[in-house]
Amino acid sequence: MARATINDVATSAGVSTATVSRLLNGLNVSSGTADRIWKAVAELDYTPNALTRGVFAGRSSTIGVIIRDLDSPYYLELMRGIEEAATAHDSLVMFANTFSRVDREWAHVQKMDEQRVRGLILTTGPDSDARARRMAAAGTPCVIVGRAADLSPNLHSISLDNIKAGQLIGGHLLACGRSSIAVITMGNREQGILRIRGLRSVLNEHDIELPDSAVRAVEAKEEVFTAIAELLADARANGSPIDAVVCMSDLLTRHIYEALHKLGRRVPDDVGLIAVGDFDWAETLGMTVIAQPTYEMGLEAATLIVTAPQEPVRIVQEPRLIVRRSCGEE
Amino acid sequence: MARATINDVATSAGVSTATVSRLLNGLNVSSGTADRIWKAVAELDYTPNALTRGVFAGRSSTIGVIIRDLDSPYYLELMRGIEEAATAHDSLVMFANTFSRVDREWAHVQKMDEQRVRGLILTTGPDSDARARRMAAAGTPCVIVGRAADLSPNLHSISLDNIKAGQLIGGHLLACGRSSIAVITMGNREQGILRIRGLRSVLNEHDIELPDSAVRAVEAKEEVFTAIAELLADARANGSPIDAVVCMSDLLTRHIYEALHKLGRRVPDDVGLIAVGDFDWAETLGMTVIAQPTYEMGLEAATLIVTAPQEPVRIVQEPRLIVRRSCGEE
DNA sequence: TTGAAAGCGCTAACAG
DNA sequence: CTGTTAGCGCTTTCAA
Repeated sequence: MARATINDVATSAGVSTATVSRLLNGLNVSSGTADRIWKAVAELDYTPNALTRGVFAGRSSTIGVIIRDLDSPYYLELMRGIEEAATAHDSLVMFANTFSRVDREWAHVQKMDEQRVRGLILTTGPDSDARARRMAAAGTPCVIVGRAADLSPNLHSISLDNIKAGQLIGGHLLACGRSSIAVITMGNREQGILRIRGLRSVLNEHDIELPDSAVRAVEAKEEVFTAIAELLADARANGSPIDAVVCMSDLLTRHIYEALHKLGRRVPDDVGLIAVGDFDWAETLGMTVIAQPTYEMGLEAATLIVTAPQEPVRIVQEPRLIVRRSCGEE
Repeated sequence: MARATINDVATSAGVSTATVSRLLNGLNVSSGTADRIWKAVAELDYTPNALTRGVFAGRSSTIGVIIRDLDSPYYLELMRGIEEAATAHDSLVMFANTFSRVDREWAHVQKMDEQRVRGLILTTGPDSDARARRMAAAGTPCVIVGRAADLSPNLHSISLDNIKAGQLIGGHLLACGRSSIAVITMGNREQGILRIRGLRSVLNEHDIELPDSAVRAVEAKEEVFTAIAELLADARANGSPIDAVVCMSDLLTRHIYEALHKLGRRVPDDVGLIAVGDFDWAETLGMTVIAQPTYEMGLEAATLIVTAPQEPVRIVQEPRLIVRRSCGEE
């Protein structure tokens, strides 16, 4: 049951380990010797030890990914993109999920560093930026996905143009004749803040205000129903009933949709609904959304790791409006 | 930029590498020496090399996962479970996605073996079973998830009781007064076949037949619409219009739902709909489903790797019927 | 409690 | 084209 080593293969083929190593790495070996070695490899079921190779190279060929919380299909697409690029470059992907716990975040970055990953992709909040920056400085390329982080050597970022996303939303809503808008966002993340800023800018151009009271930052999905109920009630009390709800986080979309239904508001007849983040059922349900090229982001992130450009790179992706039915006609 | 090694730490602290190694591994070291070593570790930003440790141990502490196609939220849950258990045991998770290409499957198993993973979890089809069995025989625990594979030493399986799932479906449909049933399944996978068998058994007990013509195996989502349209038309022509559609694969659920809507059939008024595989929107849409404990399966799979029982283990999970509205009242 | 030395499985000069 | 030799960074006897 003991695994065959390169030594066993060499002995069995009657050559030195160096020759075996050379053959395995595609260097020149006479065809006779090669045959004997391959035969030995097959007989002994020899599988080279990537760990040892990594020791020698100073790093492994694995790409590390740290996910904040594997709770959204967004990550499915991102990981597919990463995996695709990694496989193309003969890399594997190692991932860790923090379950949104910041303390785990740091530990996972550390672990990835110990594994001597070829590069690290982070979808986490800014808490572990410092650690990532150290890794980057020490020579491990890092890519921060989703936020436009402060760059430094070897530290790149790929993010959505969040301002633009907000503007797209504003433009569409206006075009659909909706101007009394409520916004639901998740926590106080940078992404949401920028999207709201973009939305406001468009609204303001048309002399429409988006008062702070019309924006709710919830901490959890469970708060959505109450938030929506209050938003609708307040606006009605003010004499300007809401005619569109904007969802700034894909985690919340379903809950907003559900809340609206429970509150007896028909979409889009009574109220429009638009969300950031496309998803499978959106098509079926006719939900208008702002899509971000998630798969491509994964692809680019992994490619950045592999190509390891000297200068830090900041990639900003264009959001795309997908008009379906949930805001009515333009 | 060159990374500090254990040697650098030892030199800096004025001790031997052996002492540093001992401290790092929790063995006894006098407190004075320990202080000096920790100081050196901090100063040099020393991060132990897990690769080298793995070489020594003969294997890494990483758990490998091979996913057939990262296309379903099913995997999100599974991976969360795996990750949770792995983290609890101080392991990382390495994953590879085959994008449903069988040729990649073999290559990925090979790669995982080269990485000397602590254990391997496979969600793939039976094509790479042989390779996994070899790995298992060589001492790497393997867990096949989703299929009740033939067991051998170190090769375990975790699967759903698919027959039972089919029976649950049959029971519920009957209870809702539906007996003219159409089934859509994905390809010719074992899971689907067993589920249909379970469904038939219940139906037969009540002298109801499920003719082969009422069962369609599609190869891709795109075929769903046509399949549904034909199924409905055929049954109507036969004078026994379909009153329930069963979806045996979570990948197809949305497309069946959509096809039914496009064909003008209201759920559940005109036709009932029940699917294997729970999902977020199912709750919102009132879709009755058979849920499988995916997160728990991930948890158990990873735990099996870590505990590495000598005897092969076969875990069979109980499916659970979640009644919502899509089949009407019981 | 500590250090010297050997070695894990592999690669990379350097001769031959 | 091939073997010898010296490591990669770490762990683990074995003595001291």
